[in-house]
Amino acid sequence: MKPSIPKGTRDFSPEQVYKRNYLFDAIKSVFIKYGYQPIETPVMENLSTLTGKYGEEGDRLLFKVLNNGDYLAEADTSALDARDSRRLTASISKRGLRYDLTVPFARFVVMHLNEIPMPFKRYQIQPVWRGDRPAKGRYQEFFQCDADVVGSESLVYEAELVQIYDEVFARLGLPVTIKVNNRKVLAAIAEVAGIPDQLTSMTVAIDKLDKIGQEGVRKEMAERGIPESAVAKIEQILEAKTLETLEVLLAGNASGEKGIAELRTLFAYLDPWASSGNSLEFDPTLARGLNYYTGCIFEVQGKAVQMGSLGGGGRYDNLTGVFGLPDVPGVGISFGAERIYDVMEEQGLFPSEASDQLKLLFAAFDEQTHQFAFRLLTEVRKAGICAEIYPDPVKLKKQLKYANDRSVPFVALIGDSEMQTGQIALKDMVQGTQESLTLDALIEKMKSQTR
RNA sequence: GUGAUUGUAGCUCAGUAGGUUAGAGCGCCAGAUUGUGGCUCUGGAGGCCGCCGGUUCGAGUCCGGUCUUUCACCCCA
Repeated sequence: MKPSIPKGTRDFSPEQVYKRNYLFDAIKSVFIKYGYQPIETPVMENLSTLTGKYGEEGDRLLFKVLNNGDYLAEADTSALDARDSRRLTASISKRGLRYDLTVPFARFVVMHLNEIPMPFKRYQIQPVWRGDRPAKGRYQEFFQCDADVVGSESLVYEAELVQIYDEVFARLGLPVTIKVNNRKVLAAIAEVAGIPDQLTSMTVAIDKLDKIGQEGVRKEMAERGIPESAVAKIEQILEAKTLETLEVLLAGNASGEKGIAELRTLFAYLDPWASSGNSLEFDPTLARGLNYYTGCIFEVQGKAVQMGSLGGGGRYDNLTGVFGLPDVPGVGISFGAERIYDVMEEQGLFPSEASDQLKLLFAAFDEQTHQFAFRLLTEVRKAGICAEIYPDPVKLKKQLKYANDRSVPFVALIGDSEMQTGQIALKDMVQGTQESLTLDALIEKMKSQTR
């Protein structure tokens, strides 16, 4: 049989894993620095935890896990006869793969309410699964990197989450623009335009501005049944470039005033904005599709890239309500790690540390020197140096070729004269030069090599 | 889920209007070079032409299905 892997999944080579770890570690260390604690949740959740949380589209994209054992014995036969897949699913599948990290987090908070401090700051870096059609940069299995705070309405968290974005992307050497808006402002716009019930349609349309342009948004809103007069009003308001302008346009609207006040507070926390290369921007056209956001919303856009958003997030009032715990507010952000990886790869932003750390390979000429070399290797490893020995004392050409393939920067050549004198022949694989030195000197030299 | 698109050696790709034994470059292996990798030269291995079926005397080539890839929509990270 010919081996294959499921659609939308990937194997990762050592080179890729080094780079992915570099990226995850950068994100993780900033999360930790800001006081966020790690949690992990199962790849499988009960289907009842997942269904209905992501809308109709989301339910369709959920991976369901078939029950163990004789699952047909429990099957809803009337649904089976009627070929009603949706109804049948409930009787043959009780578990599903997690679709994101936010819903499992909400479940976690409710289940462990008495064990966790409040406010609870958590980060989580784990894979999630979606049965979406794969495309470039979009997979059925991918990692999410989330940080959320629950149990506080303080805007200080919005401020620090923005700083986390800033610090991570600065560390990665990838200049970005962090866009900020507020869902209450969008709600106010819908109210002022006279279409409070069509807030979702409006935001979904506005969200596509980057992609389809102003004319496209106008058309989309019309198609979604928003009257022409309202569309005109919305466009006029979205022209606002500053909070001051917006304030005038939304004057007298309670929701608008609240939203603008929140944005003011956020920007006050972040003043002065002292970033090395990243921008912070108020953008009234930032909408974010997800419906559960209720306050500030964020989105990160690469400056030099035509790749959509590299991260997003926002505040939600009622994350845990569906699990029976009302009025727990939260705010969180997510890094689009797979996309960030692609951008960094394209721009060659991964440093050389994000690679194989093997520094030294021992190559011996015969059985006797091979054993001697192994003892030297043991000493070198004791000193904390990443090293290995070629498994057999075969011809040197073969051993050096292996060193080359592994990109080992140094090879220690161990023959009779080395064994007798204790002077080790050390070959620099980059320069092609060779020198003779004692074990201690060799260890010192290896320690000083950063690669 | 809708409409397209891709699949030939490990990789990137040729393959002419259906016609013997399917090619190239790179990579790989061996030797030139018994204690020296990369460069060079010489030789070699490696393909159910994605899979299943159909048309045909004959299919890598045409048709249908299926899986996969990529793209646009939908949605989203």
